[in-house]
Amino acid sequence: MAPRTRRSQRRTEALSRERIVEAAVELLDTAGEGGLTFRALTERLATGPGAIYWHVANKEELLDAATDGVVAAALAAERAGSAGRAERADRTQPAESAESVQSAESAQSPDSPQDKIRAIAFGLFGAMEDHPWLPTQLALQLSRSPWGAVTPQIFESIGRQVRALGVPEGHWFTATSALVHYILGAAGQNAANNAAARTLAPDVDRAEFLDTASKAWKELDPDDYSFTRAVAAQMREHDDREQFLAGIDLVLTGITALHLPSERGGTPPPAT
Amino acid sequence: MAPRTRRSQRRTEALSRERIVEAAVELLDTAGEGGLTFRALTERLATGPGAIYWHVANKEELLDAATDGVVAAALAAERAGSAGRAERADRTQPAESAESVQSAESAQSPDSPQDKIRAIAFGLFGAMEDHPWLPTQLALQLSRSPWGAVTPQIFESIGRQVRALGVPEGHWFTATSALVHYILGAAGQNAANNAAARTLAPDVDRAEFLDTASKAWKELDPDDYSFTRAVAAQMREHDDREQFLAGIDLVLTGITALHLPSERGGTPPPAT
DNA sequence: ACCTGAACACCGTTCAAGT
DNA sequence: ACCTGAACACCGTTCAAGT
Repeated sequence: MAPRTRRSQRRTEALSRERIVEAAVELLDTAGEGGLTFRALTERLATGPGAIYWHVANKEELLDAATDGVVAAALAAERAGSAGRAERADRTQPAESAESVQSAESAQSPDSPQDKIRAIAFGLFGAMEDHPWLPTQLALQLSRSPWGAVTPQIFESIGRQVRALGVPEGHWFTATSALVHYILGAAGQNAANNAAARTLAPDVDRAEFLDTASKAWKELDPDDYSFTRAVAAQMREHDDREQFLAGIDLVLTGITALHLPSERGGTPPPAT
Repeated sequence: MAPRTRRSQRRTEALSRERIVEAAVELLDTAGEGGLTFRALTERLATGPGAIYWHVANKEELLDAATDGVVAAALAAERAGSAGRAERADRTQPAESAESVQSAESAQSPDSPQDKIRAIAFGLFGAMEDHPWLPTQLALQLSRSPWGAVTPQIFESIGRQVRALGVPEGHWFTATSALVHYILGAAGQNAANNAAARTLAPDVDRAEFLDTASKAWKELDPDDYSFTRAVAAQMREHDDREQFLAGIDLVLTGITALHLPSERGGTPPPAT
């Protein structure tokens, strides 16, 4: 069969930065990071490269815009709260996993700051699952301009909940940074796992992939990798979402300890 | 003056994979990620591209090897312990920062697992400072093969200390993953900051850069960025190393809570 | 103001040929 | 077994020219 030309002669809508970024995201999603070229883009948009350069400075800016857009959408969807869970109904929500490490207090109000932090994290987690190129591009953008468009958005979303948590002001920056770093690191690693699973064995399902990886771990050198070998079974058993949540709860527990100095007198926070 | 040709006619040593990777690291360090091209490499090594391809499959493998090497060196240096602190004497050590969040217990033995975890994290932290391209390449390699050569090394190093910490076996995987994610995320972000500071204003020092960034935060929209504005002062004041350590301690506190369920009976860990 | 498309400089990679 | 270097396919980007 002929190479399927995706609706080439659609010149109805005028070219715009929006349409270009949208096409870029589609291309990244379907063809991977290597699939986004100006030639592929011009074909898909039925124009010449010059037209694209009229709306976008260069490829870097295009990738940044794609990254920004996808992250903003994820944060906005989650900010809408338990109400507008549009076009994400399939996604399993936090779900109060049975295994989850409890952060001291027992009964929390249904939409506690903790829950909201989990929700935000899940939103990003899901976005990275939908767009496997996102973690890499996030990393690239961060190394280009760390306080560019994306980080402040995430930082602010998480920070507000940290504040609501009652963390002493002197620790806001530390606590929020720690959470954001964990979330970006964990979500990125996870998306990477998924991408690898898809690439290495597109036909094989997740469980089988984990099984293979687990077996590989068990065959590592006993001297050099005693711990990794010991933990191979756990890694086969683990569920990505539970694992991710458990990590968040771990950090949340640490943060909570900042203003609940247990019985013995902890160092009083240096109120700025 | 003429463009300085770095010792071009050195054909004494035979070409080898080692020498190629070494040259690649040097090129990355001095010329940045865009500076590593096969043409620059051939010039530096005084050969043709074919010679390089005899020792290395492609550019991806070359970058992976460079990343592996640098990470392995960092881990090895730290594994050597407080004894062999070779060629890193300038580096400030963990230093028991006064501000550091204490993880419950008061007096810890000089080389507790906590200290070792901090040392490993610092080693990676330092490697990313020396090699600004490392975080990006780490992210890229992770998204190519998450359980390739690098991650297991880091995972094993940290995991051993988690085990030594007395964490119940059922939580080894979770605790170690959380730490590794935080470390990679935080160190990466930090290196990104440094790279940005160097790029945007090579002549300006760190303090001035932080000051500028802080002022920019204070001018954000009060509605959209109330938290970020409130925290702008803290971010100007913050010291990278202290900040990084404080985050580690936060996670460590959360992990410690796993097996020190305080007074009230916490959920007993599901011993596998 | 917006778009066209040929042309340019540069890149990773290959391969027939040498030693 | 190891190296040479011309050649190839492809990429991001430019720019004179059109409407």
